[in-house]
Formats: sequence, C-alpha cells, structure tokens
Amino acid sequence: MKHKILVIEDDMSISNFLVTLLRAENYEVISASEGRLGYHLSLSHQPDIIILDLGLPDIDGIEWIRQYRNLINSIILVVTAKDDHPSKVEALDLGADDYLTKPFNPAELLARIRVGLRHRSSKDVRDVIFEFKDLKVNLQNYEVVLRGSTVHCTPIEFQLLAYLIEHQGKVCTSNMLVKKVWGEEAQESNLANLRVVMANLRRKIEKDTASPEYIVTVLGVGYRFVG
Amino acid sequence: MKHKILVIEDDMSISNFLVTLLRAENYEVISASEGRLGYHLSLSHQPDIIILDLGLPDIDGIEWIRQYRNLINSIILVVTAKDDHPSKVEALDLGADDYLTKPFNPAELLARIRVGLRHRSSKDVRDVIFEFKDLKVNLQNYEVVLRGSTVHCTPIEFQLLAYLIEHQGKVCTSNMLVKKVWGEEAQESNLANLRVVMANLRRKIEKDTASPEYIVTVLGVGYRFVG
DNA sequence: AACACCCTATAAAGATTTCATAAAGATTCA
DNA sequence: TGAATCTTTATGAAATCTTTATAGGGTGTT
Repeated sequence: MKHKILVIEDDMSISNFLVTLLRAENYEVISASEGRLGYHLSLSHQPDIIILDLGLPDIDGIEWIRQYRNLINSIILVVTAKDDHPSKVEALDLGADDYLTKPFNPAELLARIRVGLRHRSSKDVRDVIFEFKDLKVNLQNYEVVLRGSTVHCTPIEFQLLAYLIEHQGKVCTSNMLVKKVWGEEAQESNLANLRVVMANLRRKIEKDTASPEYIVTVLGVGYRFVG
Repeated sequence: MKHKILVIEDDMSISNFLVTLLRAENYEVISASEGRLGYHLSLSHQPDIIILDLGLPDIDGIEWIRQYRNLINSIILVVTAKDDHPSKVEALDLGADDYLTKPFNPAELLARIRVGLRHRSSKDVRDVIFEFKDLKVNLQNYEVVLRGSTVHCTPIEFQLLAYLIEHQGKVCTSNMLVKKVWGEEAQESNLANLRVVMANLRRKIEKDTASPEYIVTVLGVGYRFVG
C-alpha cells in the first residue's frame, strides 16, 4: 500500500518541489499552506508522515507541534529555514521525530522519510479492535467474538489474551505472562495456574487445542500469539 | 530506570567528551574504541542507544551497520565527520536511526537521543533477525526458517545455534559452548551431550551433515558458524 | 601398509522435564 | 448462600535431554 505524506508549507515553490519529489517516489501526497488546515487534513487523512515547515503564516510551527502532537498519530518531520538550535531542540522535545534544515539534500530527505516509515511500521498502531482470522477482540469492552458468536472469557483469561495480542508475533515467556497477569510480585507457583488458564482459554477459542491456530506453545519458553 | 548508551568512537577526546556529556545527563554509558568490540558490548549490555562513529580503525562504519544492524536491538545514532551524502543516505537506509555531522551541537545530540528513546519506548522492539544463505533465525522468537519453511529447534539446540551465530566467523571451543549452553558449572561430561545436540541441530539445518554449510567442526577445538 | 590412538558423528534407549487437562477445593462477589 | 471464578493438586502424555554404545575418519608410528 502507498504511504501517505502530508506537506505543510506555505512557500509554494518549495511545496511544489516537495510534492513533485514525493510523488515521483510513489508516495500519496497531500499538501496544506496553513497550519490549521494542515492539522485538519492530518485528522481526516491520517498520513503516515507530516513534513512541517516551522514558518507558517497562521501559527508558529513550534506552537503547532505543542498543540497538535498528541492529537495525531503521524511521524513529524520538520523542514525549516531557521537553524537556530533552541527551536531545533524544542521541536524535537515537543515530539517532532526529525529535523532538517533548508537547503536540504533531497536524497537525504527521502532517506529520513524511509527511516520514519520504518519506525512507524514497527510501532504497532494499536487498534482497540483486533481482528485475526475468525477471531475478533475488542480490547476495551472485554469482548471476544469467534466466527460471529460471542465467547465469554473470565477476567484473567481476557487479560492473558489481551497481553498476547498486544505482543502478537513475539514470544512471551511464562514468567512475563505470570507477572503481567498476576502482578509483579507473583510467584513461581502461578505457573501451574497459567497453564490452567491457558488450557481454558484455548478450549474457548481454538478449534483443536492440540494444534492451536492462535496461541502456540514455545516449549521451554512460553507462548506466542500468531500474528 | 537509567537508559543505557553505548559510544563507539575511536577518537578518545571525542569519546571522553561524549561519555562525560551523557553521564552528566544521568545516562548509563559504556564505550568502545573499536567496531567489533562495540558489537560484542552491544550484545552483552543491550544498550538502548548506540552512538556510532563511522570512521573506526578496524571496520568501516557502513559495513558495521550492514553486518550488525539486524543482530542488535538498539537505536543507532551515527555521529561522524564525513558529511558526504552518499554515506548518510546509505547509513540511514541500512538501518541507522539518525545521523549527525561533526561538529554537532551537544544540545541537539541530546534532543535526538531523547527522540530515539521515545521511539524505542513506544513499544516497538525491533526484530532481531539473522540471515545467512538459506537460513533465517529470529533470535527473539526462537524461530528458525530454512528455505522458507520453519524448522523446529529444541531450546538447547536453539541456544547453541544462537551463541554460534552471535560469534559467527569465530571458533567457539567446545568448553565455551558447554559453559554457555549448560551453565558455568557444567561438567566435562556434557561434551558428549554437546555432540549429540550438534548432530541433531545439523540434521535439521544442513543439507549434508558430512560437509556442513553453516556450522563447521574445527578439529580438536570446537565449532564455528561460517559467516 | 597395518595398526593404534584420538577425536568426532550418530543411533538408540532410558531418564527427566515440561505441558495439557481434569477434578476438587478455596475464594470472591453479589 | 450460590454461582462464577480462581487456585491447587494429580496424572498421563509428549517432548526433550542425557547416557551409553558403536562406528568412522584422520594422524602418526612402525
């Protein structure tokens, strides 16, 4: 799928240059020449990356980051003419992910965009609703639906499932799971417990518990949600 | 908890400056003046961030990234004197997370370290994946894939393989392997064991165990993962 | 060449560990 | 109190690890 980039820049010649450059790299590009419009576009289009110029006509770039950083879920790459260190440090500390000073080398910009995309894709954008194969889990409502019909899970079963889903694809050691589900001070003894809960959970969501399709055992280590 | 930073830099005056600067910021800092040592320290200490100078005496910095990027789980921040764009783009594309050119502003370095830590703590644990010829090993998930299909390894087999991979190219004595896999207090008697495990492991990953392609025997000494 | 010696590979059997699950007892909460 | 949930305990099965035994392949000596 094409990655989406939002360019917020008021200087039209630079903006056009960026848009052309990025389109040539096969990104989907949208642009805004004002800060507030940029914010609204970022909400409606959910771009992967925002390229933000600090010198906007309607709102100071630093202020833009301060106000909107936590409201959007994109990588912010600041590209600006000012090379004063205070604003650089401030922008980064307010949540910008990278900072380039004009004039910049286009190849470097593109490389830094790829870095941003890398970071973003490994940062699993966590949805409240998780879906995989026939399983649908609403991580807020404690709701588990399997092939259309609701499956009732006990609180502990759900916590276990939720933790495994949050770390899908990665092996979770039994110790880690015991600690996360029963609390940090949990004892070794809870291991037996974990197994019982796991068996019950599997009975509820797996077709064949002997060859599970969602939660697999990693012998000697722990469990892993296939993702 | 204190964040851990590894500085890999051969110019002692810069290295000392960085170490002092970072310690003053309350980071836990370790340093190496050579690339290979730096790699081993990053394995043993698992730093959150690695600050890497590209001009190392024993190995080219770009080469360092190419070889080790997938084997370590840290943020890599390149700090170098060369400001040639090709190496900048190459370093970033090979997996470096940021790139600063000397002389850099310390405040900016610190800000970029904070960016790196933010990215890291936002839950993404980069997959540590080793690839060589037809073999792909995910060192976190205990997963071994050979020519596209998953190979099941037992815990001990995997530990052995992982240790050899971490020291690829170097001969590991049988004693060392026994100690690392069975524990420091392991006996001489485990040598027979090691051989059995090795035979089983080879049966799983080698086409022809008589002339192995990944793990070769070094007669009278031990074993070596070809790398 | 024949032999002994050392080191290694591997098969097979036995011992051990780890896991899944049932069932019974304890706890919690309404 | 009673229903649901959680914990403990027990047991068998499966996977793994260890031990033991045997065979093979070098190397060096006579």
